[in-house]
Amino acid sequence: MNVRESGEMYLETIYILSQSSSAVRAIDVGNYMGFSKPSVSRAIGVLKKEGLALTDGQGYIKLTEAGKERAMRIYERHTLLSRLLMSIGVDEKTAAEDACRIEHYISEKTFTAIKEHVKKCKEDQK
Amino acid sequence: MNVRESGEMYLETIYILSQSSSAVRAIDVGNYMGFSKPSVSRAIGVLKKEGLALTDGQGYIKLTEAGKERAMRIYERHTLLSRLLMSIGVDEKTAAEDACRIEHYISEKTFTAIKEHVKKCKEDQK
DNA sequence: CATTATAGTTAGCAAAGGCTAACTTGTCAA
DNA sequence: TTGACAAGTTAGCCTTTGCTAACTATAATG
Repeated sequence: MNVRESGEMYLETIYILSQSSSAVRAIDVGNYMGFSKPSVSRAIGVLKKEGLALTDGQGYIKLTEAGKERAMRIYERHTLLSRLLMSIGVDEKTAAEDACRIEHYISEKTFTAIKEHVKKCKEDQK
Repeated sequence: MNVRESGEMYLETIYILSQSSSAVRAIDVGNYMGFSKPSVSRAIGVLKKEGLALTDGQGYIKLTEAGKERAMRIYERHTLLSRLLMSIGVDEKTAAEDACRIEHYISEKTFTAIKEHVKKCKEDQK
């Protein structure tokens, strides 16, 4: 799997932008991430080579099934890490920022544990 | 500050090895981290240039005050992250592995929150 | 004293992932 | 129709950080 932190961030961004917009272009990804057009262009190329993304003739970017899975996986980590951090008192903005950096590095086991923990926290709130 | 994840890992390793051994050599660092001699040699060179480490004539490596501070900072993050993960049910080995990757990326705010949380956990156990 | 092993350094390669400069291409307005 | 802007691509640079190969220097051994 040749996609690591950087590639995962691109996947996640495409996924997030797809939620609010029907058509995602490279330029949107670049603007969102604060990266230059060539950086995005190459990154998308890698995602395509890895079978994680596609572009139609009009330059609109779509995730493949594999790409979407991977993106959702990261995004779920992001969400849960944010909640975990907030549950111990970190403010929302900081939690999101830190989650964004950490999300690429947690193991499946830790992820599962966090999921359980967050679920429990929610139940306690009821 | 030109020292990032990689440099921090070297600092932390030197710090850890210093705890159990009076004299730390590049080769020890390499063996511990599983890296080649040239990689260590260059990394130590960078740490020296950054004023974080020194070598005496005999090739023994010492951290400067700044280096020690930075190393302890990382090490503390490592310890606390491990504890946080264990407190939500992650096994010790996985917690240590994940902490090792995450420790470079958490903000001061999150660190403080984790510190508070872990302290509270300890008190609850009494 | 010569050989060998150990430690460190130097040179240079490779991959990842950012960048700028400059080109292409397509659309739209004067 | 042409000129300009916006989007994408290509070429190529830079840094980080791993690596191997090969050198040096020192220490231990026969």
